[in-house]
Amino acid sequence: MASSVQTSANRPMPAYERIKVDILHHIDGGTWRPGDRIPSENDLVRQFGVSRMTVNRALRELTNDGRLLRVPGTGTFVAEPDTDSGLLDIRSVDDYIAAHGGKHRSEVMSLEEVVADDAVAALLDTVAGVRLFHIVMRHFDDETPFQLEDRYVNADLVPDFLDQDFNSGTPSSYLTDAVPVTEIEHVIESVAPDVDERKFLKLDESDPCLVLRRRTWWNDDVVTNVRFVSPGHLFRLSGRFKPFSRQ
Amino acid sequence: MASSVQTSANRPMPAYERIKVDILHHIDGGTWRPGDRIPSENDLVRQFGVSRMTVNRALRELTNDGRLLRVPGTGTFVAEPDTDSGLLDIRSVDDYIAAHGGKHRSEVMSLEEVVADDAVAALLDTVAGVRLFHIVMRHFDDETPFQLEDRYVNADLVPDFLDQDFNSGTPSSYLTDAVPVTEIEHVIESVAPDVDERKFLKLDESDPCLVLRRRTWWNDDVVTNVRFVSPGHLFRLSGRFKPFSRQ
DNA sequence: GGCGTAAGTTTGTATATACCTGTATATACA
DNA sequence: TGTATATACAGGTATATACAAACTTACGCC
Repeated sequence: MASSVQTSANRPMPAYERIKVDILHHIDGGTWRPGDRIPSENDLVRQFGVSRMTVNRALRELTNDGRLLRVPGTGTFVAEPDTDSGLLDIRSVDDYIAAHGGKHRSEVMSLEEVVADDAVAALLDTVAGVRLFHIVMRHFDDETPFQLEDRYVNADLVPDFLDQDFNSGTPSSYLTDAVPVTEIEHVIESVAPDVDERKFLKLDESDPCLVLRRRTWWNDDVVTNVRFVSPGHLFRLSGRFKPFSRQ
Repeated sequence: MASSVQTSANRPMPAYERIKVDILHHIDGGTWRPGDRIPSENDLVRQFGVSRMTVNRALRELTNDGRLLRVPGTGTFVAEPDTDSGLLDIRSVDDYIAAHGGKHRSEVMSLEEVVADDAVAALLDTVAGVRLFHIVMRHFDDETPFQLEDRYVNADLVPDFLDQDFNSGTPSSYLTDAVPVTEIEHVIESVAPDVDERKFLKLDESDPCLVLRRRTWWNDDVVTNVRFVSPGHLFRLSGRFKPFSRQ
């Protein structure tokens, strides 16, 4: 269906659209990696049998979308994935702590392969019985407990997850590099910590926590579901953006 | 400087860019309001003395940015401001409550003109002594206190603010229509409610609250600074989006 | 008046062409 | 060996042209 020339409305897909989806398939499929140089406009003109202006439009629009990087005189390259999407500045914990002048350290509390029960399967939009990886860890700012991370990972999509050393790099940054992401969901809540959370974060019952749950998809499959719990007095989310003209 | 033909890099501004900024000046300056029909491609061809493809590119890019709406055979129109920017679904309280099947009601607790002291002036990025409007109100879901709203408004930019009936429509929706917005800032926190907040929201000391602070700008001036406080068990923020291809 | 058709307008797409600037590379020269 | 020059190639912009599709309007006919 991807290579179809018909849109869903059963109208012929414009040539520049065909070229765009073809290029995106190369990028999302992994045959063209970030930093790779892709064929020149004239190459694509010959390959697709269209005029250069049509190829130019496809490449220009993908560049505006942040998928490609063009350098006059040199070529067109696959852009690095865009980490912060601008509206809310949700970064990796270590970046957050570093940006506030702290020193990040992490501690893996458990890391294992599990079989999904109904509750966990629901989080991952899948069915019970699926193989998953489960990690629970703590992030510290210096010696202060800063964030609890409870994460499930789709074992089929990220088979090497168990082999990583998450005391140095965070799961977030590993997953960012290891799996392409097509969709992201965030849920932000304010909750009172439960008994375990109070213990691990050294909190009182009346200390509120900010909870950020994130799910990421690769096409129709959930890659990971993670729940971050941070003391409310240490962590907050902020973002500043222009409602139009995303640049 | 706006009508200059030179970019900051001292290179001539492309014709299609010149047309884009000209159109944006009309929109942001208010001479073309949302819903208005703007001149056709051929009108702009005559007006700017360029080819139709150049005008077409300018209009197409503004359409992709969400600033214009084009209807084949009919014309090009100024798009309505985009309320939800996609990454986090931050809507008006009444919409939120309605979306969750509740019934919104609000109660203005105070509404007055004030003169900014240093603390308030800092919130609005201005100086002490400036005239502001200050509203404090409660939003209910049926009879349950749902959100406290504490808002300052730039009196020069929104002179009619005091005359509105905020027991029917919310300040958010009034401001959305009354003032164009060029920039938005959000800060999200989890806090324990203070004495007043506990009283007005009918909470215990250990009930966490989600606080959303929003500031909006019109060019270099802060239009409004608002702090929303909601019980954590009633209110949460969520959003789902595609990291690339904003469509 | 009501209806259908034709003409005109408006946007959408595609092409061929032209000229510009910037980059890389091969070549000639000192 | 290092430097200058010529050349080819890359993308960036602009134009004139063409046809298609969606819509509006005017007009003629019944």
